[in-house]
Amino acid sequence: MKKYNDTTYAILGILTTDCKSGYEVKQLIDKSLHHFWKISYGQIYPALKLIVEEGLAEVSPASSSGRSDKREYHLTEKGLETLREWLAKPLDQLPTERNEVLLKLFFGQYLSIEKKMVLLQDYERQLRIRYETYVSIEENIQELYPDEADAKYWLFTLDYGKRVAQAGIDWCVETSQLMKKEG
Amino acid sequence: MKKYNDTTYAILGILTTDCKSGYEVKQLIDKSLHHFWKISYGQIYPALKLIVEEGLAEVSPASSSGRSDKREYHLTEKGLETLREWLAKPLDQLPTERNEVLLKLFFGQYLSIEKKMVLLQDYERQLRIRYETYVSIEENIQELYPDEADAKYWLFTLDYGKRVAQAGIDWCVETSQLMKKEG
DNA sequence: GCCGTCATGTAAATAGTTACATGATTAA
DNA sequence: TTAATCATGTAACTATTTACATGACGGC
Repeated sequence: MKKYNDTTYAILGILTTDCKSGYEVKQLIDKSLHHFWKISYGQIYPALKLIVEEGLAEVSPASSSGRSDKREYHLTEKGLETLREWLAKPLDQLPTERNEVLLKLFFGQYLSIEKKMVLLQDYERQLRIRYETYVSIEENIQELYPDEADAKYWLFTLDYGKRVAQAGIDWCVETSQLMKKEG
Repeated sequence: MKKYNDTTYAILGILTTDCKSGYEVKQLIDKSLHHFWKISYGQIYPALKLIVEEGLAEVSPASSSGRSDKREYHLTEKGLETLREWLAKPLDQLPTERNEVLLKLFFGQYLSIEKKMVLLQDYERQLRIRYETYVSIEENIQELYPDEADAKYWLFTLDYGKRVAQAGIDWCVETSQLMKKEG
């Protein structure tokens, strides 16, 4: 079967939820997947065009109640099958996460101890904000969708995000202490 | 001061070490930065060209002892200053790590429990391999460069990689158990 | 009438990967 | 002499971001 890129599969997946338009796809990704996926309109609209061309979804003008220019995309059988096939395919290799902070620290020799501390403190602060964001999203999901079949999986991904963020925070704290001691 | 992309700064940083040619830059990144940075020759050679055009490095034909076609790049004062400025600049926002496994799990509803388990087990296995790789690199660095000023910072970044990998492994184990229990 | 949000889309620029072409040097 | 590794580079492709253009709808 034909292969598409992960961005296309992500959109295919979102179309299984209540989000049916390009705009709503973007909203959901920004709100609920932002800790491990992001997307721009420059990707979404061309991808939706391809999805229709390939017969993976059909577009219907907005339902009577909505606005006139909204386009709703509904997965076809072929679209759902394509999604399932991709889901079942094991990933071939772990991606490399590009981390600017680690890249800078790698060359830490060329930076004063004070500036290195600022770098780490700043990173820690941002990780803590991220952690709290995940906690909020978690609470929202538990409140808003206590029974939804999807909710369970959304919470699993948030748990991952929290654990990785916490590991980063711990590293910041301990690395700062080590650097302070050693000078 | 003029801005370059992170790939260019990464190369500038590598040129402060013993690695002075495009080939060696690639080697070092593959060997020692692979857990948080990667690069291809298609980026390296054009970037080196730019670096010379901008006066950040000067190229000298290989030293007498080497091969005739090897080009060695040496940072200029301006190059080192440019590197330092970038190092001192705090990152504006955390990047989003794209994670294909989480993306698939997010749509876990459309996948059988068995296939979800395979997905997690496979991810766990790869994270364990990654963890062991980091331990090996760590041992190598401690053996080969016990005194080098850079080594300390290289070990910090490896510690980060290990912690994040371990957090991922723990998540895989616990999420698998939860899924098994709940069906 | 105006502002904020909803909504779709494109063009240009930037970033990164992959595949290829070429040739030198070294060790078995 | 031949295979592996060292070494440089480009072209085409794919992916992603950013900036822009356009307009509908709802509430004040």
